[in-house]
Amino acid sequence: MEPIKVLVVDDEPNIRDLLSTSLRFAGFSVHAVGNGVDAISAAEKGNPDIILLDVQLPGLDGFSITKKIRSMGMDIPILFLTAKDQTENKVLGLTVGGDDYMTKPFSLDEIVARINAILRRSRQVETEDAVLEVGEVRINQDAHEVFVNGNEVDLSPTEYKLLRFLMSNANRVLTKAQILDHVWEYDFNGEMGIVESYVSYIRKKLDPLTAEPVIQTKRGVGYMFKSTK
Amino acid sequence: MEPIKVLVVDDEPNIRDLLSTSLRFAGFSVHAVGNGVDAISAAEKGNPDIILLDVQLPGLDGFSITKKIRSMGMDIPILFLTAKDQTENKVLGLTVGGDDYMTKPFSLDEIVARINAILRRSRQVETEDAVLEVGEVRINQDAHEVFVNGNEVDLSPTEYKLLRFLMSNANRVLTKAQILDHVWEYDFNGEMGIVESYVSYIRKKLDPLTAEPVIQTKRGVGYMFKSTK
DNA sequence: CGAGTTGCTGAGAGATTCCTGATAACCCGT
DNA sequence: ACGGGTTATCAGGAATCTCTCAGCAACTCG
Repeated sequence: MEPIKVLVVDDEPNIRDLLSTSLRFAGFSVHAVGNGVDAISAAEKGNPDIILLDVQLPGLDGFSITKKIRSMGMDIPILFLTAKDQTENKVLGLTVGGDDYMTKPFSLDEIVARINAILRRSRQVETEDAVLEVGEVRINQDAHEVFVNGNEVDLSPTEYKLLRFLMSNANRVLTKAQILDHVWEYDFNGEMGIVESYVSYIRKKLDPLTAEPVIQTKRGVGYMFKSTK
Repeated sequence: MEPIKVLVVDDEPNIRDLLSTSLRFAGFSVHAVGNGVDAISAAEKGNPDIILLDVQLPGLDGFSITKKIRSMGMDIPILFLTAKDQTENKVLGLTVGGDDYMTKPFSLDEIVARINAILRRSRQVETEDAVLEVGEVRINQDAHEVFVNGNEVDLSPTEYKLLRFLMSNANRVLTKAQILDHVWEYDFNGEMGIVESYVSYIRKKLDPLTAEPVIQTKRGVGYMFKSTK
């Protein structure tokens, strides 16, 4: 099975490295470039399955790059990255087909989830299943729905992202630092106590519906989502 | 099952790419050309199921292309594209048989809907069903009628398009950007708040007739049409 | 056992997101 | 030109979410 190829286009080296590292770790084959010209030639030669494209680039901007790539007859889905301020509206009109966009700063886990969602829809390549089921808990990633033994549970966006991250790493201990780095936005500079808070929120909502607690505390280390089987 | 073949004829590269990408994503096999001569030879050789034809073309115009194609004995339905300010009478003389026309700028979802409607009438190929039914809501796409548990509901054109888009992506969360880019005309440059407004309009009309709300808000993500089954 | 450390959770301030009524501009057919 | 329906914007307020903090509980280890 061929790995899924992702082309990352961003002029900030920090973001580029951040994305490259996490996406490789998530199992993708990554090629990262820093400007529009390289992006176009990389798209042409590398034939990626999806492109992560920063809209605000010096020189050739995201809009021109998109036009150019489309005009080459390549139907590669694009996940646009944009700052949350007013420039957000510039993205409007770009998401055709299965495209989508995300605002900076993003969370790394969310990036992976969105990539998989896009690939699932355009289904050019086989990717992860939309349903993530571990033990008594089931997540439908297309609908953002969470079920515990058949009962739907309503989670806030952050609660949902945290649960998804824990479940996709089930039976593996995750440190609070790891959780913070993957679930929260990369510029978050708060305390790790927030992870404790959100684990508490999730437990309060899920545990009344399960036979045994789903999230285990590994004291001094971190947390682990435990599958009972 | 063979994909349905669409021939796109437009001299503006942007529109050509926009249509190509969207229609391919919608499952069509697309061939795009930029002038009348290429259009005729492509129609002859490619044997498309339907042609999207811009009326205002430099050189050989839409009228001549249509005459030529018809004179070759090809009974291909044509969806004409025309600027809104252009006298629509010109086009009216062209639409024979199952033909139809749309004004630019159009919405991407509407283009797909029109193509399916034309193919449905010409019956040359099997296409989507005219009736779209999800949960308690049923849409007759040929008549543009909406029924909720048997009661007809009167929707404005935009309300109808939005509902159709949500329903054809039932049980999948759609971001406001995706909704705006598919339902509104491609040159719309307003705010995303308009999606909220129209969701509100639809809810006010549909919810009194349903057992539970049909459109769910996924806070921080977007909207989803929920089927109760 | 006792002290220190680590984790849990309720309360609450502040921020964000969403809903909806009001309104103006627009289009279209009469 | 008029009137009705439609589209798009805006602002106030409601609902929800985020994050922090503080006190308490639970655990560890000397």
